[in-house]
Amino acid sequence: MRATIYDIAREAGVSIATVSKVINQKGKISADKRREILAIMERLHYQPSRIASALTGKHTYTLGLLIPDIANPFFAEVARSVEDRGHELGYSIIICSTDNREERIAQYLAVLRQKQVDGIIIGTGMESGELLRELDMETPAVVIGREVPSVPVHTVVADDRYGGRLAAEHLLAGGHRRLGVLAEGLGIMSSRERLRGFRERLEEAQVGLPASALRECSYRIEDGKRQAAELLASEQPPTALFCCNDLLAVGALQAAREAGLSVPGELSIISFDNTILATVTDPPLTAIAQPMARLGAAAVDLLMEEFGQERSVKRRIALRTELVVRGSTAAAPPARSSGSEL
Amino acid sequence: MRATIYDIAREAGVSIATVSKVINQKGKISADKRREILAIMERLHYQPSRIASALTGKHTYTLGLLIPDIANPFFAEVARSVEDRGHELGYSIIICSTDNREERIAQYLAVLRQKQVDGIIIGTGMESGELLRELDMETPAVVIGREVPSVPVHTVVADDRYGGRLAAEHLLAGGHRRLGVLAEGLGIMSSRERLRGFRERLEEAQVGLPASALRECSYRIEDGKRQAAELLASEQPPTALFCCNDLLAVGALQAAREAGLSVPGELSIISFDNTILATVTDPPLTAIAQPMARLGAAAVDLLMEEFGQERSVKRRIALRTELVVRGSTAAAPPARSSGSEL
DNA sequence: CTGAAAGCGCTTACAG
DNA sequence: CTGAAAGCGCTTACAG
Repeated sequence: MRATIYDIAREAGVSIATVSKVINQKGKISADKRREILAIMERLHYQPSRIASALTGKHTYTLGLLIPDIANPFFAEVARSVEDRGHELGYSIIICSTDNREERIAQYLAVLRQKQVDGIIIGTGMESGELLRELDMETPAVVIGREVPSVPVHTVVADDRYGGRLAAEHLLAGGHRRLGVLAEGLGIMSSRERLRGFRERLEEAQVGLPASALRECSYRIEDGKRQAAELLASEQPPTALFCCNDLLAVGALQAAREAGLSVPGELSIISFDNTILATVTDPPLTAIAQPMARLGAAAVDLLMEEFGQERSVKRRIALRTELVVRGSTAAAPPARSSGSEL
Repeated sequence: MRATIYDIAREAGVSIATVSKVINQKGKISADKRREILAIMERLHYQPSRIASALTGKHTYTLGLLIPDIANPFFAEVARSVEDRGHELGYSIIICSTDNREERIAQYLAVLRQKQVDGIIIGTGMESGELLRELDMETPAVVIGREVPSVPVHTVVADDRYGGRLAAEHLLAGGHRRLGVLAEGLGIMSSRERLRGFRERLEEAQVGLPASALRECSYRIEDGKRQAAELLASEQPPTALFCCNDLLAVGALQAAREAGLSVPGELSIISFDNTILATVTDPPLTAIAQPMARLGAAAVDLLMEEFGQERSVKRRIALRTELVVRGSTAAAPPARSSGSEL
């Protein structure tokens, strides 16, 4: 049996209240007694039960992390940063891979509620704002990597729009004028923002993006590959592709290879996310980097702030994205039909 | 305030014992009463507090997962399978990325103890058997993906030795006779086993593996690249490389590219693990696949078995590895100096 | 500076 | 079939 606070108290000849006070460094305890009690705790390998202390109104020191899939490198990296910041502050993380499926989300939410986690970080679907609103009433929540504008909730995102601009900027600077886009599901705000920033910058440069050059994809390599292949097979194929995540960019790379196009010689590809995948392809991917480490840490910090207050004003933090140039982009090939086009 | 068992009892005009019984489906409760109580629970959004029930001697329904790094694709995939099997059975997973550092391991172990997790899955360093033995006395543990032969503990591993054989087999079948190996730290049993199986098969074919052709690497792309480069620059460079994990294989691929060698035309590379990285390189990697999904699930199942028993006999489960042929291996190039050599 | 006592939300014998 | 009561291991006013 593990030692309890009673064992320590008995051993030290004091009350459990006194032991509790030294554990929590509360009240005034004579230095002697404290030292003695500490020594006994040490000797008995005593560790206070978080379970019991949680029941008496304290925190559980546990956070829930809802993401689509921990096996996805992007979320794995975010999870690591959530974990690290949490660990620093004494919190554990329960991972919940939802596959963006409503029923799994509901199940996990119920579990987290039963376990009375102190806070929840939501990086998953959850487009039903109502659920989220209810949730946030009961447990502090922060949404990460996406936005639910219909609900007032803490949010930390990458500056997707700016990232989209950066991507366009980079391609334009390389002289590219015929562009294609592989977008992630446009139902997701962050995808729309990336595209929006990209378009904005294009318009400023008076470069058009024909509707047919914009492909909406699922979050899968094969889909990116298929859509890119179609784009490349069109009669005025793009000289550069903006892919809204690394998986799609990998697919695009594969499509280019099969089409016999050299990257970046004949086709430039710029990605978004900058997970480990971007470093492993050949050529490695030029990408707009999301600050994954900072995303996770910021989400945890927001939760911590929230713990202090009764009712807080919700914050939205947008972290800067950044261009990382690698080998998958280069200057546009000498134009067959130069200049702008439709 | 959330509803408690008292609220339900009051509302239903019964005792909390009765409510508890319907929650846990214990004892006999008249169908009418049960229905009514269930309805009230529903109406009040009641969910029993796991905290309270854990304090009264039941399980916490939480498992700890110690791994080196959740951001590493291999462990992320394992974690996903642990999570899924756990979720099916009603357990949540707390992730603990240790970076294989003693102090982090100790910290996390203390946290898991305070939280009274029902079981711990250990996929991290922990070579100090003593710690592990103590741990297992208090909390059921299973070691995953590695072995600690000095301690009797449940273990689930991939059949590394057989995997090593498979790799050798595949290369030999391609006519390769000059081989090189990039091994992960040979301090780890599983690395040694992979190498051992590989060697065994080579010996059966009377093909030698000179000491200089065996490079011990850390778990990093750059290291794989550097070591591979050295190997390729030697005077009798290998025609095929066995890399003990995907990261090293990626490094080898990069080294080959820089050396101007075509893969698999002039150099074959076979990897081990078969994470998503293996599918993303160019060419994609032929690899010995670890059954990551089954590793995680098996570990959870072993824990569940353990929960039943008082003192169990420790089991060791070795899951089959499997050859997955992709584009990074091919027949050996026509030999300059054929046959076997030293 | 120290302790007695109530309470957190459950479960579990034990009576009836 | 149902309930009263003790107990799990803590924390927290409140007294002294």
